Amino acid sequence: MLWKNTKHFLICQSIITGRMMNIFADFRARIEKSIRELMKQGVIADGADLSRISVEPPREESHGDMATNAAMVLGKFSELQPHDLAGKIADLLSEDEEIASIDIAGPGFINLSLAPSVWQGQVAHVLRAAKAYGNSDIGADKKVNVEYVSANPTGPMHVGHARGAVVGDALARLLERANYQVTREYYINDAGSQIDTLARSALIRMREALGEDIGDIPEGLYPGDYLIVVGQALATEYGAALLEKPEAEQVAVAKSKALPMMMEMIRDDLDALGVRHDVFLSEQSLHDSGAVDKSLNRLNEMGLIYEGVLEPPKGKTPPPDWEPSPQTLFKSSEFGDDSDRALKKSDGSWTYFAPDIACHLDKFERGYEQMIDVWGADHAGYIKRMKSAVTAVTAEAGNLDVKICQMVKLMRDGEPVKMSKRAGQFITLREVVDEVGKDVVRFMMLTRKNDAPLEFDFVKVQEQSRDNPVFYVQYAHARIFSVIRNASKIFGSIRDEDLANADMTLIVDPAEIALLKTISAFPRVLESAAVNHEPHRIAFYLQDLASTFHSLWNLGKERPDLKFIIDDKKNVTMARISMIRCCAFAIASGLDIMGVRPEEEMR
RNA sequence: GGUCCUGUAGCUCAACUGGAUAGAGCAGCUGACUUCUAAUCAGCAGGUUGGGGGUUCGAGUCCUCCCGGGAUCACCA
Repeated sequence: MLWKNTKHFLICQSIITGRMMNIFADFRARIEKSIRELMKQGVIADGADLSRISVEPPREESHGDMATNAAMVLGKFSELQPHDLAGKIADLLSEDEEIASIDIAGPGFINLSLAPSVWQGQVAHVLRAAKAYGNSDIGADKKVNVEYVSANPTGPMHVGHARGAVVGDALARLLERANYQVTREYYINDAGSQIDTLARSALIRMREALGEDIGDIPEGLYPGDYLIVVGQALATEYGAALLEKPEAEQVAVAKSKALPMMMEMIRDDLDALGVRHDVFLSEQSLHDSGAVDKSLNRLNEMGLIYEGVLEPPKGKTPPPDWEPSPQTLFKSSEFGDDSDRALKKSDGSWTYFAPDIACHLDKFERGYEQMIDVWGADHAGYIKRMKSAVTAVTAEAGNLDVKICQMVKLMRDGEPVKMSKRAGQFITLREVVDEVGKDVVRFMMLTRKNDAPLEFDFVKVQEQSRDNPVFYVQYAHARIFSVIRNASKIFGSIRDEDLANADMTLIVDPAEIALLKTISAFPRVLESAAVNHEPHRIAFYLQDLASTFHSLWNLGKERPDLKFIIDDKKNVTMARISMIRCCAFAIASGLDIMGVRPEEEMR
């Protein structure tokens, strides 16, 4: 009983929030209806595969609003030639009043031009959905785990981490908007030798805090100033007595102090970017709980683990100290990897790979069949083994997608930013956010697809010009609010509720309809971005939408009859305000996915 | 040498994963400001998609071989 109500609620909500308003999906359904009719008539064979049918905006504007390859794809299920089959489909579709004209082109494309009423009608949907405009149901409430950042807790985050953080967070937001149940996860590498190094580095700083002259930080330890406070904390809490204890105990104590402090610092940095995780999974906990043993046992039962000796790496530069030694290996080569991979080092301790497998099995057992990891480009070489392991350990029920973030090149007015050569001195994430603001960082990190390198210019990203996509999109949004403010001065306050009553049949000019069309494309963009795990598509779309808007705004200079505000025509003004309000909602909705706050004023 | 990214207008990048005549911005010319903020816009020009071969109705996109750029390559994470 309860679930029925819940489901009913979800359906209502999906209508309220604008889900299922994807106009392309709508017309695809109409096309499929015609095809089923032709199946009944025996023109198309029963059981024809409809999955390869696409309904999309044609590249060429003169080809209409929508194009489908249906007749071409279904050619082999019919005795008719694709071109003739297209004619049959077109005949049925022509009964649809919302289709203004149908054209059959090339080898059998069916091009549809939609009636203005279709585009005018979109306004009501967008206004109702408001900032939820574009939401989709393709996720069907399925669980997805997105793991991102996962920086080693040995120091502050640098710019490279920022990209992964933004991409992961935007991807999570995007999937939520497509009705996936998303968990944001951070895997803490708190068990490796680098944590011992962290502890030793903190102990040096503790001596320093106790007044000892430590000189230069020894080679191999972390020299960064950020450890000074950790040393002070250790000194305050434990005093010199700690240094009398056996070394192993000192390290253990330092570790227990330094680790939480590092994680707190990282969380603060992420917070400055507006990035938060739901789950912090500790590698050490996977060892302690026996999860590592468990996942390895599982692979062992499958016969995928053996003791063996790996070939030296192929090529002309084998490591100088390479020597063959038997190790515990996973047969990842059976799952598409180039070689089998070591689970244990030659001394019998675990490699990092083993707990990584446990980590993903843990996610799977928590209900995430779909997992997405966002990694830096330097980890690209591990994709195959990790995917292999996930496939194996979940008996092919789990799926892992790995998004690789290429490097960020920091520039200042066209010149590369020089990094200090002193070890430990990077440009930190915090410095970048402090200088340009989180919204700018977030937007810029999404202006390139994740696997392409990205240039980030401190000067350009703060310019108020066409060159700067952040400004350009924000300005479009602010400009709309400016117009609404001006209109309010003439016609009295304008509330969103009032706009729903506007007479949209007054929107007829092709330039105006063009804006409505671009706005209407958003749900489709959102879906394709979600399906492909590519949040950057939202950024590109917003630039396109902003451009269409600015273009229409300027058209009002040449043709005053197309200005948004016509002093003596309230009906026309209200219709146009409704139209641009929808544009603002689409921008706000897209920016929300990127985690960027829309501006209502640009002073 | 292996693997993975990558190569598209002078420059920076798109192209909805196989669709029609490959699109934007910058830079370069030409034009529009007592503004619904010109912080913007319109127009012109710019191409053998690194190269060759293949798959099919159709290829920037898929397969293959070359050429160039980047990342990575037992026992570090």
